[in-house]
Amino acid sequence: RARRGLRVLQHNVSLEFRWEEERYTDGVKWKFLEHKGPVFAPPYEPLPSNVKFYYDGKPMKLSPEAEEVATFFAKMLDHEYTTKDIFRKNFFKDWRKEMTSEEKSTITDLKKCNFSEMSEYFKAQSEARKAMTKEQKQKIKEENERLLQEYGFCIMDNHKERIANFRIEPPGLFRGRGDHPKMGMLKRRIRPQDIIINCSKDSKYPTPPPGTKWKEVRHDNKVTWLVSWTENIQGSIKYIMLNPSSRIKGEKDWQKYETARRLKKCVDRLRAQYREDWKSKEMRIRQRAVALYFIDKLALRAGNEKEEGETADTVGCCSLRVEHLKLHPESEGQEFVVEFDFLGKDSIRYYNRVPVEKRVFKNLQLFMENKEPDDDLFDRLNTSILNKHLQELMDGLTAKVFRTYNASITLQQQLKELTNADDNIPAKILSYNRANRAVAILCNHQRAPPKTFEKSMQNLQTKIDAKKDQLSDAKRELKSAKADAKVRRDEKSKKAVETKRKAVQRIEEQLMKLEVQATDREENKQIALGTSKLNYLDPRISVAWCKKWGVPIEKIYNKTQREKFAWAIDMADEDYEF
DNA sequence: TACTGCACTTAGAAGTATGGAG
DNA sequence: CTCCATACTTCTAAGTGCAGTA
Repeated sequence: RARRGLRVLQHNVSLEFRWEEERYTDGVKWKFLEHKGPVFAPPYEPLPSNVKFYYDGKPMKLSPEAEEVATFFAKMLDHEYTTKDIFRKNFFKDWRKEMTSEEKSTITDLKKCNFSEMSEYFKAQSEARKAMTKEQKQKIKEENERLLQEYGFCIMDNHKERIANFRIEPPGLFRGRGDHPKMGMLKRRIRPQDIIINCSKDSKYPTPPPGTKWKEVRHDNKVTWLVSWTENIQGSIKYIMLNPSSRIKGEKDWQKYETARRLKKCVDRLRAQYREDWKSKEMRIRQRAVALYFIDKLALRAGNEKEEGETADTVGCCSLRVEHLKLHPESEGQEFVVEFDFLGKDSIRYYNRVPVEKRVFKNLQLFMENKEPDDDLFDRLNTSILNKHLQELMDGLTAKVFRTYNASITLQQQLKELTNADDNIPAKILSYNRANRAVAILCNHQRAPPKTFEKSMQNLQTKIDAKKDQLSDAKRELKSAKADAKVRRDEKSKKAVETKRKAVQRIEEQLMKLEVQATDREENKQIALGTSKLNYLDPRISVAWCKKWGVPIEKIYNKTQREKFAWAIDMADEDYEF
């Protein structure tokens, strides 16, 4: 069997009919799995002796262990993290654990530590890397490619599949998002004896580096991961899994959208049901119904409970607290306005003012009565209760399915509404991006405005102005050419008019393209389109739209995305309906 | 029923490659 | 050809949800 695996590796079997292959039942994910194991982070290279660390103004040679951790901090010196108290405190505490007893007794105050020589050294190194010759860069590229070819693929059943993350995360300082209580802690180096390998019994097992052993080799075909280890910050498990282009991820993705489409068929019934439930005599049912309304209408996340003090304080729907909502019986001419203001996943702020139905508003008043700001809004509800209820309403239904459903249906509707048949392709793509943007806004997918945003907008405006000047020049030239032709009435001047006319036309097109680009960019300033495109939008909607309007799929999906959505590109024709 | 561990999806930031303008 | 903004890729944190256990 192992030999057979190898043969597949060499021949790279055709993927043509993979979506039609039979599926396994009862949780079996594969029958054969062979891989080479992970690639470890490169070992620490001590600093050259001329690069010094100073404590209290005096140079100090650190032990390799302490020095390595110091370099992690030095590399982040320009980052805001290193100014934060919690980050500094956590870092210093963990750094001290790596010090020798002498170092520990000398280095007692982070403020007296001077990492600037180290920092300069790393900056110089990165400059040097940029300045390398083509040949040197090519060599590195080839080495990376070799590593990818050796470790970046596995055999799962009859296919050679790309692995998503075959490199083990290198050691460093933990960078939590938002106000994370553990930011700055030392993320320790992962060694072979920390690693669990998962592969099939009849495969050729990966070999640990010379002189080391794996923690365990197991053969669990009810899971999809190849390698796992336990991370030391939260104590959670990390995995090496397959690329999104793989059969196992693709099928799962497809299944996700099929579940969302089943929700489409019964969503009216469910909506009617939760509206009824707003009137229930039971508090738990009213809470469940209002929460579901938010999840449906506002595409909120479920909101699992989190361990206090272990992570940043963020919430989702079921974990909303009284302090996260303000009720306005009347505001800006609208009745029953709810103002949401809370931090969601990744500590991204959710701010929204929404008019709701009177019954919802009255219920919210009731839920908030006699509560402190930090009390739960839905005190009789959690995600497990909600999901159990959803499961009864539809097989496979959970809170997150609503996000998928509402995102995909919104894209489909917006595309219908925004696409103009007689637009040219750039304008059609703008419409697509606008539809995509509507979804990103619904799902609250934000990004930090690019650091160079203002400048790049200005640059674009300059270009537009220049193009306008160019256009008026061209028009003037056309006019005089016409006048000239009228007088002369010869072939040569007629031709000149045609040339000028073409020039005007070309410049007009260029100008329009630039203006479209400016609009698109401005509207996109703080909005991230990628997340919804990758995780929430049924790709078959986009494929069908491309086919219908003759837009090349490459304009919508880049290479990686086309690989991930190969199943959809294969499957959907132009009349596909979500 | 609550709790916890595990597996897997979703997320924005950071790092790197690329291609178009000058 | 070079430079720089943009596009793409990688990274890994932070969610969801389920199953097993007490």
